[in-house]
Amino acid sequence: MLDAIDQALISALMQDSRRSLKALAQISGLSAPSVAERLKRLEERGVISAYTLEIDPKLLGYQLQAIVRIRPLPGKLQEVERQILAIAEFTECDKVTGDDCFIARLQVRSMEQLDNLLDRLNHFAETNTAIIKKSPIKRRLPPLD
Amino acid sequence: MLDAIDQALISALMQDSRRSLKALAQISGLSAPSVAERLKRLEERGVISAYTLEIDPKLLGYQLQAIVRIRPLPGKLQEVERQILAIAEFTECDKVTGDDCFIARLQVRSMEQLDNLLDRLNHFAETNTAIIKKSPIKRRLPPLD
DNA sequence: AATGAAATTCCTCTAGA
DNA sequence: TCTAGAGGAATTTCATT
Repeated sequence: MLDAIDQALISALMQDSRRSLKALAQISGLSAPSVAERLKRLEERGVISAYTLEIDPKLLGYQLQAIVRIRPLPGKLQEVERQILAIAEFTECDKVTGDDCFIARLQVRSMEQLDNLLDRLNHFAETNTAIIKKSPIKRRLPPLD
Repeated sequence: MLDAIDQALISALMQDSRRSLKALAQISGLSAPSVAERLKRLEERGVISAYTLEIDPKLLGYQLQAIVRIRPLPGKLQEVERQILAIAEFTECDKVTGDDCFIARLQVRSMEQLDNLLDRLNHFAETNTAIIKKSPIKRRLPPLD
């Protein structure tokens, strides 16, 4: 899928996406122009879909994170999806198989705000909320080979 | 929490973390040196915790994503957490309140692999797996104001 | 595909206000 | 926080292997 060099590049950029081509060249043992080409290809293929940031929600004032399972009331599936998208505090959402149609992650400043947001959804769906106490794995790559 | 300029910087870097100080200066209306200082402060405060990548799992060969709720058998909580950390295909994991102790995201190449991994966990825990069909929200910032 | 060197452009940092 | 300038890098091109 990915050769050893692509893997090295991706791992290195995953740790710090601002590394220069030169630095990446040293890490991967290639020359800088070769690294540039490989990155371009990885971007074009869509393997690298974005260079982005990791932000600490707590330091933005979002003291509370939760995972909400959402089961729309009959006929309300579309409406529920619209609502989720419209509520900016939902920072991730997956549509899944099973009884729950959506599983979403939510960041809020307080219990009160959590309650408010869920009330809005509860017009169209049943929800089941689990407060996040800790995140043992924040975000990591699966094996690249 | 964050003034308008910090917000602009974070939004801009969230979209493309490789933007130069100069480009960020134009976006934010500040000079490049000022941007450099603000970024340094945001990094030091921990607001920006990493510059990283967004990768498409499908293009790495991970055709299947799932969310697994994990309820350790009595006395097995530690063991379960160890197992989750040790299984590299778990790319996110949260420890939560409620009956499920952990909610984790998993990337695998096939149903067979999914089955294998879950079997390993089922020695120590009950699991409930939802296959991801679509991800309406991949990852976004909550409101910054 | 990858390399090395050259050319160019661009960026970062310091200093002074 | 800004401007300005120095100095240093980084990226890109191109000819070659």
